[in-house]
Amino acid sequence: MDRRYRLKKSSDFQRVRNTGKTYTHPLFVLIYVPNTTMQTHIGVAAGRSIGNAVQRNRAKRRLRACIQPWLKQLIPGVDIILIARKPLLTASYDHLAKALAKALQINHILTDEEYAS
RNA sequence: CAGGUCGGUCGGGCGAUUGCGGUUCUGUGAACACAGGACUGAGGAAAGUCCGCACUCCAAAGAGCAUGGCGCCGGGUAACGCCCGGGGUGGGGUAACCUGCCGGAAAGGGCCACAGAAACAAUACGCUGUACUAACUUUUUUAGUGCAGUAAGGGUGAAAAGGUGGUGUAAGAGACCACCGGCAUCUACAGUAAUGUGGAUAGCCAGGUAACCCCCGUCAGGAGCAAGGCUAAACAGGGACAAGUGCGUAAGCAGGGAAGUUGCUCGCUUCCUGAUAAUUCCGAGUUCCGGGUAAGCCGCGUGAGGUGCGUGAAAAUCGUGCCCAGAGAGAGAUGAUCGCCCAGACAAAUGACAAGGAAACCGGGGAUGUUUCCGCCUCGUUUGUUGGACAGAAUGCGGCUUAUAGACCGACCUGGCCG
RNA sequence: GCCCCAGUAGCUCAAUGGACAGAGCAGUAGCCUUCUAAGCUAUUGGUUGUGGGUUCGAAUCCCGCCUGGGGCG
Repeated sequence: MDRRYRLKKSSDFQRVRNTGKTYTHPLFVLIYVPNTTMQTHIGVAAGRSIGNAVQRNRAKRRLRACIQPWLKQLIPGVDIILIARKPLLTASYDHLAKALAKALQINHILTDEEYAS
C-alpha cells in the first residue's frame, strides 16, 4: 500500500474514531468517515493486547495485504481505520480476505458492488 | 558404545506471482509529478535499558565539600561494575569441571530480638573463703545478710573470650608447664605482584555485622539524538519579580541586586544599578508563568568496521596486508499467497551389526569352541504423516542480563565391551 | 526512542532488620430487632509481585526478572 494513501497524523486518527461509523468483526474493527478532499486514506493499528512487536507488525501487514486488491474500487474521499484483534494472528488468509470483503460491501464503501460480489 | 563437562559455529534454502522502504538511471512533462528498469533492505540477542564510551548542548569544564559507584594481584581497553590469566578461602561432583566470597572490625560509633549469670562487661544462676545472725546442737550441717575472690561448671544461644592434658589454688584463672592452633612485628628465599615456604621475638588484651554508619584508596561536572542546529509557518507583541548607593564631567571603578553553573560554597559568566514634592510609576534577564506551531532538512552511518596472516599463556589484545558497493523508517518499510527441497520428530516395512537366550555337535568332565534358530539397542534404505524456536533496527558502538526449537564441529572426563 | 516511579488481605493503607506481618472497610457466624439497616462480639482471608544473595534472622538491605503507571519535543 503506497504511503500516499495512508492516514498519518494522530489528530486524523482521533477525528475518524470520534466521528466515524464502526463495524466490528471477530478478526478486526473497521471505522470509516467521508472527508472533503476526494482522497482515500487508510490507517492500520494494533494495540498492546495483540502481543509483542513481532505479532503487532504481522497483524498490520496482513491487514494491509488484504486491503490491497480493493484500493482502486473504493469510493474516493473516505478515511478508514482498521484495528487488528487477537484471533487475526491465527486466522487463515482466505478467511480474512472474505471477512474483509464482506465488511466493505455491507458498509457500501465500494464503487462497483456487482464486480465486488 | 553409553552418559557427561567445556569451548565454538549456524540458527532453514531455492523459485514464481503480487506489494512496500531506500539509492540510482531512463522516458514523458513547466516547477515537480507520473511510468518503467537496475541494485539493495533486521538480530544473536535488534529485547531489558543494568553499566561504560563516543557525540551534542549547558560560557570555559575550574577548586573544595556533599552524594553515588567500584574495591585480592597482574594484563587488556576509548572506558567499564566487562574480558583473560593468576592468588587466597569455602561449597558441589567418581571425574572432566562448575560455583560463592575477597581493603579496614587492634581509628571510632551503632546493633546483636528471645533465651541466658553475662552479647564485650559486671548490682553474678552458681562455686569458694570469711564476719555476723538464726535453726538444730557434740562436731557438723542448713538458711539469710555483708565483704572479698572467681569465668572453671551446668544450661542458654546463630555466636560464650585460644584447644587438649597437667601443675597450682580456699575455689579458680596462660597464673605457670608440655604439645598444637591463630595473630602482630622483624627477617631469608621464590614470584612483576597477590601470595607461598621457612626463621626469630614478645604476647593472647583481638566475637559477629562495613550488601549499618564510617575510615582508606580510586573514579565520576550535569543533562540527554524528543540531545542539538537550520528553514518555514503560526500565535502573541502578554503577565510576575530585586537592587535602585559611593567616587567621577564622562567612560568607568567599587558596593548592591537578579539569573546561570540540573545539590552546597568559592570562583567565574551575563544583565541591571531610574524618575518624582509625595502617593506612586519605571525597571534588565540565556529567569519564571502564560499563549502558539508540531511541517521540512541536517544530526544519520567509515565505525573503538569486517576478514586473512603473524605475535601472545590468554583476552576478536597488539602488529600488518586486503576489502568496504549493501538498512536508514518516521502511525514507522523488509510483507502476502503458493510450489519444490533440506535438517529434525513419529509410525510401518526391510537390510546390516549384535548384548544375550535356546537347541544340537566335538570332548571322560569343565573352561572353551563350532553350527542352526530367535533377537533388546544402534545404524542404513524406502514409504507415509508432520515439521523450523526466541524474536523486529529507530544516534552509534563495547559489555552485562534475560528469552531461544534444534543442528554441527573440536577438546576432555567417567563407565562397559573388544584388541 | 530516551528517562523516572511503584508493587503488602477482595479494596484503601501501616509496620526501627527481631516472636504468629497489623488497622479500617468488605465477607462469614452470632447477639440485638417482628424483619432489615445501624450498632456490638467473634472469626476467615497473606508464598509481603517473582528468583537468588548478605545476615543468626529479610516485607525492610543488595542484584536479576515480571507486571503496572508517569514524564519529554
